[in-house]
Amino acid sequence: MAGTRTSYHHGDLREALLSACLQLIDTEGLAAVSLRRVAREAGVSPAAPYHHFADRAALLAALTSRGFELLTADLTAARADAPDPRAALTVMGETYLRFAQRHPSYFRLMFRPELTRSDKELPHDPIGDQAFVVLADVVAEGIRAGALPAGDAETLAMGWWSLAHGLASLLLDGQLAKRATMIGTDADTLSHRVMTLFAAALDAPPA
Amino acid sequence: MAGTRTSYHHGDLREALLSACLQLIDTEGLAAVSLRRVAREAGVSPAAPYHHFADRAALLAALTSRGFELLTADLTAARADAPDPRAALTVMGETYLRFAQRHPSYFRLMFRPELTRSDKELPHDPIGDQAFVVLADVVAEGIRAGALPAGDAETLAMGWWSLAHGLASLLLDGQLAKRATMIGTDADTLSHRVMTLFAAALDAPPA
DNA sequence: TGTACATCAGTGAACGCGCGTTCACTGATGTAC
DNA sequence: TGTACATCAGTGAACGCGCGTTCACTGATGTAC
Repeated sequence: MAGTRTSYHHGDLREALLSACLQLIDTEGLAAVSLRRVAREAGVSPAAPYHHFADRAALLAALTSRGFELLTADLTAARADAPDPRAALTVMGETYLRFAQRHPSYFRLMFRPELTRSDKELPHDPIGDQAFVVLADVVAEGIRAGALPAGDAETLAMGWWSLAHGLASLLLDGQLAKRATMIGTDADTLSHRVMTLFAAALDAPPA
Repeated sequence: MAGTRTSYHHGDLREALLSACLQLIDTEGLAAVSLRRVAREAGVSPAAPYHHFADRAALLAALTSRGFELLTADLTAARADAPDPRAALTVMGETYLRFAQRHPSYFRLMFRPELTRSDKELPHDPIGDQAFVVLADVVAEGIRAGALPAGDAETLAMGWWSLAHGLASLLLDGQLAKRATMIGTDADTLSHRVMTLFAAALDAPPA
């Protein structure tokens, strides 16, 4: 990143800053993210970012929003590809995990609201809700079709989200890999097994 | 905390530092934790902590270990109180959530290994495993007793951990309360419903 | 097409700050005799 | 019981550092006529 620019104006510094920030989180962790450092990575002076972001928190907030957009898009696509609501549940779970795995920097950011809060920004936008809505719709549809146990759709949706979120969190913390290694398999296989097992249990609800 | 000491020697500075650190996480978040700040809260000079901890990471590592011990103790007690493995699963889930709720500082710390790593410390101790072992034992017992679906006990245990961990994480992020409010209930009720629903599903496994 | 000017998006130096850690030190405590 | 001494657990000043943010500035770009 640094040093590749020749002209005085950058061209698309805002974008460059966002991507430098993401890469920094990936390689050195959230703790390494400072506005100065991000600017340095983007090959720009420490004051330059202030033409694009009110402050440090605003940059992180922008990334958070984008992360939720990406996740929502992934989930929507996964849902569209699944033949029925039952299958959609599993596929969306795998999608959630894949998102965490491919974009750990986004994932870590998205669920740490304290990093994103700024005195200069409005309270948080509701963009994160859209991802949940996709899931809740599938569940409601599945219940209507009789493919999922009747009852509170919100509860089932929240549970499925929690399961996927727990797996994703433990995956990023290395706990999933640790467990998997102990039983002679890998994290991907183990998480797949977990979701299959739980989905099967939900498929055959008690009377 | 600050200014209450009269004698030159503190008495139990190590303990005081640990508890000041916990309180600081609770009130101002992990980002506010610095060795200097913790020392200040404990009413002691910036260099004093170095007689008790090799560095900042060592202090956090000590808290992490203690957190896992507390959690393991809670889970063990919950298990002992439950009449059978089936009930134990639910109760242990609730215990996990309650732990996150009562000790958010511990919880946040325990699952952020990067904060704990130090150049001056040995690689991480396996104390975190004990909590999982308690859970895995219950699951294995349940399967043996026919109260849980036969199959891979590790998979079921990992799934149940993920569910509880996801709920706990989303609880601390405020997402659980947000969802609960939208459907006119509260986070506690919603999480209870989720665990009951999933436990019921697992109780009546498909043939 | 050329020119004057406004605006945009950078620079680089500077501010005050809190940080982790080290150091030489000293007051308090415990122990051997 | 008293004393000499070693050890322990603090102090406080100092180091070098990177941080967020502000400021006056300037080079580049776009627009009106």
